[in-house]
Amino acid sequence: MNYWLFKTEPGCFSFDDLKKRPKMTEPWDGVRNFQARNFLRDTIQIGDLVLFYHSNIAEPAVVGLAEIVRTGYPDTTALNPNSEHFDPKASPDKPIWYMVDVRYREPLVRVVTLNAIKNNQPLADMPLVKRSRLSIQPVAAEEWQIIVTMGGVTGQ
DNA sequence: GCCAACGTTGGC
DNA sequence: GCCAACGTTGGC
Repeated sequence: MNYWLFKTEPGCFSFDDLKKRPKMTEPWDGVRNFQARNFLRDTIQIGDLVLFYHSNIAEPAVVGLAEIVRTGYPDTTALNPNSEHFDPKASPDKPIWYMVDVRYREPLVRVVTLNAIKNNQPLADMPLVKRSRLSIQPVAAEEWQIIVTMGGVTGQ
């Protein structure tokens, strides 16, 4: 079982939006970065747990927990000319881009801000701190434990 | 809204 | 296959 951090701009898709889904499951689409794609296509497994992170706002933060309910499959938005994520190089034979399905789990009691993460020495090596642009990142088990504890939940 | 970091593209 | 130009992300 692995842990991940997924970034999203809340103006585009927020943790509350995930909560509102009827079946509480949602395709995580639109990722257009090869390193993140490789995680989606090859590594992420059903049951893996996700830190849901809000970026590009005044106070970026981890706000809740989600879980993986379907492993990587072709991202249909890349094949749809009407989608803002359309990629003319993608085809059903060579989809290029992949997505996974996620399900809402629980909100943090207290959000864990990027600032708080930066100020916590054991978290200093997280890609979030070192390579902030990667939108799908692995999280070490120790890092997961520290962050959910800071957030006031068990993460179980 | 600015700009640094960095990933991608394309000419050579 | 190098690398300059360009586009995007995301913190501030």
